[in-house]
Amino acid sequence: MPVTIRDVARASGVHISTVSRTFSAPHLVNPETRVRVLACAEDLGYRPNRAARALITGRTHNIGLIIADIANPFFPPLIKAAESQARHRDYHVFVADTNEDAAAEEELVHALAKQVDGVLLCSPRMSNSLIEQLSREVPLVVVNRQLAGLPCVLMDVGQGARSAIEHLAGLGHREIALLGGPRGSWTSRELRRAAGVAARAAGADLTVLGPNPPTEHGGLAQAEQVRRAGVTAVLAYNDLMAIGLLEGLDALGVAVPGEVSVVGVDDISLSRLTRPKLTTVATPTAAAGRTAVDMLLQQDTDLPRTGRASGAAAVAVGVRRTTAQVMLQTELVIRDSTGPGPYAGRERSGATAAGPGPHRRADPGGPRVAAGDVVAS
Amino acid sequence: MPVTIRDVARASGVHISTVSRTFSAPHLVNPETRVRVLACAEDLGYRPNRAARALITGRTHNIGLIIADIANPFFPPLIKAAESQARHRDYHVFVADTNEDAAAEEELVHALAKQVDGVLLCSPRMSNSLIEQLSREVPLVVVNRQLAGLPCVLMDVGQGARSAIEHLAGLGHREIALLGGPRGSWTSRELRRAAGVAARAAGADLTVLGPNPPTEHGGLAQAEQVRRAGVTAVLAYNDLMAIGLLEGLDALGVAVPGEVSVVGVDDISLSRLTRPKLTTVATPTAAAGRTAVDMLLQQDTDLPRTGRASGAAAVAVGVRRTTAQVMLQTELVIRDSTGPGPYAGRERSGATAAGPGPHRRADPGGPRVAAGDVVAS
DNA sequence: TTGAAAGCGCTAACAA
DNA sequence: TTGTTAGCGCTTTCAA
Repeated sequence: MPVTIRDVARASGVHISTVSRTFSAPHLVNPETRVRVLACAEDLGYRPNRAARALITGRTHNIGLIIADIANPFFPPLIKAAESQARHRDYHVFVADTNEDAAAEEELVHALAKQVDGVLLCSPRMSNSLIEQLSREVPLVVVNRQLAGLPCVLMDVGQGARSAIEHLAGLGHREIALLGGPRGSWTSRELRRAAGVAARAAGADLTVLGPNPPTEHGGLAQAEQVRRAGVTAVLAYNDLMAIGLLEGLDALGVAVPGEVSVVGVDDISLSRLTRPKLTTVATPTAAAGRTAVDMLLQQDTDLPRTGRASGAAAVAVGVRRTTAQVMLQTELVIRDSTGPGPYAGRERSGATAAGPGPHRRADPGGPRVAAGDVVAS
Repeated sequence: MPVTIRDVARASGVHISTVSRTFSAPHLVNPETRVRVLACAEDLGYRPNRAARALITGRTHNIGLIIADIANPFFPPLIKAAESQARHRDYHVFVADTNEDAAAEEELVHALAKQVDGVLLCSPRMSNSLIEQLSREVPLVVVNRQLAGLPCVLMDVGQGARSAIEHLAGLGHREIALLGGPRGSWTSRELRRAAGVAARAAGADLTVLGPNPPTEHGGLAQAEQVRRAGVTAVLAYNDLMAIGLLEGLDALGVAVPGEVSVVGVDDISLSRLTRPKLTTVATPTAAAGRTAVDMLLQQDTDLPRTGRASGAAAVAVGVRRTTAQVMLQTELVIRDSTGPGPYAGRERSGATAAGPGPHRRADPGGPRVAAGDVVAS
């Protein structure tokens, strides 16, 4: 029933190889023949079978997207952008969810390897060494994790943490808590590192609470701890956790930002809808998805694959992989969940709230562009 | 570089067809040979190439998931459940986003047809006739749309609308608005129909506002209209729109539920986080994803495909397709966005707020099971 | 510019 | 129980 290249050949009175050329190397075919073949193909509704094509060319024109948790609102915009970008380049996208499980990640890379030209690993929980090993099986681009020798798309959460801490210190907070993310998260480590440095510079104390699951519940569960820690401000691993904390503090009768200020990370769309609206470090999720796909396909273009006509020669030359690492800017978006702390108005060292840095008073709904900087290649 | 069936055959000293059987018909192979082959395969890290296999068997072991808008929080739980269910059955999932565009839907079905064993069409915007036509190209299961002769997974939003209207009428509301969804949405029509009937039965007036885009902005934009319409209660097409309306009313200084009560549909996780918390008709999104995948794969099992060994005979017999339509229950979850209306406490006809029907006082976080009823086959 | 032929990795008749 | 063979739909040498 499905129409094959042979049907088109028969209908247009040429050999199948001519039909093949019409689609994959049109310039090698007589214009008149070409239009005739194209017309027949159109008529019959012919579409080349990509899988059959892949068998020879070694390119599937598919990519894989491995996601820690599709239901986490951080990811859908990334998935959407990646899928859109891929499709513009005539690639289809497999999406798989790992439930934050490292073993599932590994299995999925294996399972998809033969069906795709590359895989996007988003916020992986695997060890670096395992990721490196898997990258020998199939081209990989990693999002939210830095690995030497592998193409990575990173968001500058370090800068974000710095801005957040400076913002809080500028408001007069000296006792600040950091709600850590899940174990194995690069973002969480980075946040912790940068927040620690910034707190020291601002003369504030930083208490680290965690690790925590990167969910609303993770934040909710820490509300009690936050109160007991006696801090007046909290930077959470992500918005979901910050929102959970908002809930938890509300249940405990702790006023935000009256008694405690809260800052999230990500700027998921939800964060404009809570009461109070959440101050947060916006991460350019969609840009990350687009960029990661571009890097993967770029690599795919550079890197000849196992097709009959490729391989050996290029490998002998010593395939030069593109291993650029891109760091995308983040930006502090100040809303209503942060307010004056106990030291508000007093003199202190360090940057002031109005000082330099990528701050921004929340503007209701305007577009935001994130610039990408190559930090290594 | 990638290891093929031939490498395994060589390593284990058998013919490739024996290796093939070891994987696709193990009972036809001598147990000793089998373990040897399996050991070699394991050693070499062999995985059968599914695309090559599909060329012969006619089954790709892939399915397609076509989604109106991945970033709409209604869909991620559905995607997650569908992907998980598919993977349990050893299927991989292509995900594609159409941006609510009917033409993109059609193109995507064509594009994916050859690479998948079936497609899940989620909340399609295409016409019925086009969907029917496409279903001749590739097996389809449709979610949130009823089509004679096609397997469908529906959520009983009609019942949900009824419950919502009865709830509002029971609270003493007589002037109710319905915020309609996008054009071409089965759910929107169904909601409107059922809400109309229920309102009449309860002696209430129903004003329909719309169509609207199924987004927060769609609701926000209608806030002014809602106020002018002089209604005291609103049922919105979905939670996103309801939340937008909440925002809009807040900006206008209209108290919820003091002056206007608001009910959403879907129970996305966000709806527990707004202030006030949203009363809403919970739809079993994850169950819908799972069920739809099951129906698709069931159909795939019944329906022989274009492999060499299949086709003709079965087609001649007149392939009996599974066209069951499943209707999943919805449930009204009462939270804080609905309250007494101007006629509260007065006598009236119709069901009371405490009357029968699938109501539920919000219980904080307990699991909910949705039962599926076959309404046709 | 086109056709002939080989073969990508695999499965499924058929024979032994 | 295993090997032989043909061929799924397609691309790509090679020759004409």
